[in-house]
Amino acid sequence: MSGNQFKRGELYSFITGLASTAIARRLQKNFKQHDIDITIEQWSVLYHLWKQDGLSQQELCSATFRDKPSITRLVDNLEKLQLVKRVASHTDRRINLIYLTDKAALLRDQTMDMANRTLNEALTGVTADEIAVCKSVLQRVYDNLK
Amino acid sequence: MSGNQFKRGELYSFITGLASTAIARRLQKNFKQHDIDITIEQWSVLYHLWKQDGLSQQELCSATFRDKPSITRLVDNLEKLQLVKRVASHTDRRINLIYLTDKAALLRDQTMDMANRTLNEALTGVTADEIAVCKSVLQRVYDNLK
DNA sequence: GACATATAGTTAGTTATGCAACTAATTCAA
DNA sequence: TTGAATTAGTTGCATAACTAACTATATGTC
Repeated sequence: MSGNQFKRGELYSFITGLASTAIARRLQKNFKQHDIDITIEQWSVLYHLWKQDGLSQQELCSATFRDKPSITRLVDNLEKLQLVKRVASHTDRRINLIYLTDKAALLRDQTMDMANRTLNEALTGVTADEIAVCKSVLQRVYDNLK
Repeated sequence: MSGNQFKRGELYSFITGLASTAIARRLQKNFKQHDIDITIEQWSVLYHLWKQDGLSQQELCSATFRDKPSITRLVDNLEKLQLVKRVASHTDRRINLIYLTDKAALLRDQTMDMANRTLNEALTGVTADEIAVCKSVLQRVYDNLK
């Protein structure tokens, strides 16, 4: 028998992912307290565009582990907030490339600092080794279900 | 400096909790394939009632890390599906005690097996020690943000 | 070139989430 | 014992999730 046969009492927290939702909720609160009116989900899209601008919606799907309709509407709402713009690709007109606006650039440093502080607060007392184990496990879980 | 200063590239997966959502999504699919028409969120409420029947809505909030309106509506929908019943407490009439129906009892073994199989599939190649580390980290993160 | 297939994105419908404001029942204190 | 504060639960509103069905563009094969 493999060593990871699950005990019932331990099952739930793995399925609902309390830690990540707790961190996300805290970060959302910090945003609100600083009068930053975007949702965590919107922020997660911006986060990937800050790493690389001009991604297609499909690439945002893969990056954020969301499905296509979710990205469609997140981009809709980010466009309403004038934080991104859809630009049709010249080489393939099916594709929308998503570009950040100047307004989005302003948000970056503010929210990145906040996210890092929130994360460090959440991870107080957790060692680098433990984080490495968690990351590795997350990745393998994801691959197992791919 | 504490050892867990976060590198930007690692930040995102912690905040969005991809592993748990991936597992939840897979379990939801398995439910659907077996013509079990409940959502993961509804199942997570049943899960706690299977451990202990007759919890109040407030106790379900704590157990599932959800807020009160979420539980109100999950219980609404579970009641429509005739899987639970609200019973006003005799000692404190503000309190609704939530009781499982016979129909819910039928679901238990089916879905528990499915959940355990899904979890074991997701955790293939992950050792018991690694799971223990993840659990411990999850718990500390939650406590840090309490 | 024409038709089948695949890919990018949108729309519709149901469920869930978070917040804020609300009602009703209970408790506590003057 | 009355009136303030607390607690349990509900309702309304905006956003987001998944599925399925849809349009439009591109690709590939005969």
